[in-house]
Amino acid sequence: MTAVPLHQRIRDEIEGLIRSGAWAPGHRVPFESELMARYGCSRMTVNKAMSALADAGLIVRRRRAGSFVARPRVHSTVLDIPDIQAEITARGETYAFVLLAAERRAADPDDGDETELAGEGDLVVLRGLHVAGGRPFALEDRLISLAAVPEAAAADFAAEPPGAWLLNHVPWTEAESRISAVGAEAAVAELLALDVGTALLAVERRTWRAGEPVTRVRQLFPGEAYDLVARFGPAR
Amino acid sequence: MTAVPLHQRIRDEIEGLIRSGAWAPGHRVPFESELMARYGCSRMTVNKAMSALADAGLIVRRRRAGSFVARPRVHSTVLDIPDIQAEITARGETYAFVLLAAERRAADPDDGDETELAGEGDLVVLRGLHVAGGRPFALEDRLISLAAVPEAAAADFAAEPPGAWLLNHVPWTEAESRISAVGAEAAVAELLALDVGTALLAVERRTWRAGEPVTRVRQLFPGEAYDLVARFGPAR
DNA sequence: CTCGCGAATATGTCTATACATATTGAACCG
DNA sequence: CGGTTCAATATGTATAGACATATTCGCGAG
Repeated sequence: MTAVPLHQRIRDEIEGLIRSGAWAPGHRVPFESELMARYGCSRMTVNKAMSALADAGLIVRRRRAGSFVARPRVHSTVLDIPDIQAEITARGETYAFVLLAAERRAADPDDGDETELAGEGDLVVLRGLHVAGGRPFALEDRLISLAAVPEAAAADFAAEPPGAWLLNHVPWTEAESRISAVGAEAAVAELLALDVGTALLAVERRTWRAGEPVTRVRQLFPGEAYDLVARFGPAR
Repeated sequence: MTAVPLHQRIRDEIEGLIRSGAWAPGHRVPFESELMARYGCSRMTVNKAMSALADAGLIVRRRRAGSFVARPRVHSTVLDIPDIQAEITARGETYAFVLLAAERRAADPDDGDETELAGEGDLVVLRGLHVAGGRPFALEDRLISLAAVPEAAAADFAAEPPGAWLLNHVPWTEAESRISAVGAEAAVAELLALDVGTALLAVERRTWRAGEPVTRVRQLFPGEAYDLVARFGPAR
């Protein structure tokens, strides 16, 4: 009935343990010999599962040392929607994050989006400004689900911008991005030091871990000053 | 010296034949038994190479029938920069493409971008308007390299929009996209029936086949009317 | 204490073999 | 002639064994 090949069952079980966060980045995956014993199969079968996980970038394998859960790469390989701080410092400009507002509250029951994100818990609601070389670079509005990330209640987002903080604390996520263009409204224009109506690139990103919503962020970039770049091509 | 594992060499050679276009979509890849003979190795080794190609989506395998070069999927798996026509008809709106200008000419020698694209040949230069439900949806300026796609000289882009035509004639490409936001200039605003200065989403995409530039396109979408969506997540 | 060397070990590659399974094409029968 | 059955075939999965190679650990020499 099942007809799921063993090597794929092994692969799926390990993948589940990683994606759920049960095995955090850096955690040592059992040796092939241990998995052979656990599943009662030959090494080639285990090896096929582990090689597939390595190809998919979920684990890193090192001879003699063993296999380890990979840490999520900052750039999702494909679309450079990055850690803004890393991007700016890579250009050689100074970076600063100004936290404009931070609060903890329950989800607005009239906002289906917020209630879905919050689940059973509260939300952390943040607004901040990314500053590059002394000039406003992007305005960010973020919601974080405390049900998914309880540690966020105690984090100091003035010291470490929320994007970077999340990357370091919440391993491995699925993400969906929506990209559009909007004209700057008065309040936004003032914060970004632009004229009202200037074209802005609007990026809205939601991420999940193991199917559970983690965060939603809206970022506004001065359109002419910033390009998103996406590349597809021969991998490897 | 080489130290390239045999299964990977097999994989790379076949991948090269596919990406270069030598083996077009639908072409039958040699049977495992044939590849065993050609490379003088065991079936498991060939199988590893072929399974990897199948996982990567480059080939499709069918028992008893053999393995075949896959046809490129319209959506590049990751970033939905789509065939605009498919997108609009999927929404249930009528679609039309209005060809505003078409010419064949040599690359402007002062434009490094154009000369690189053109290579040794001429360019096809197109401007057209995508229309959804009777209203302007996107403005498209496109260059096609005749060196890479000589058939483009005879194509009727009024009958079939260039994006769709290229997808059907030029298999498997690498691509790079740049996304930004701009304000509508007067000429563009008129074509799209918008006010001057309205925020537009600007998508510039370049594609290559086997390292050779094929086309460059700039598309302008009314920002508020259109979202680009990118998804990353558990594959499969 | 440090450096270098060798042994232990986990993964990487490959072979030869076996049986399972989906699909096709052809033979066969109503 | 249409439909069913059946055997041939190519891939899918799995095994047990072998040797290669990178890396680490510990030991011993300086």
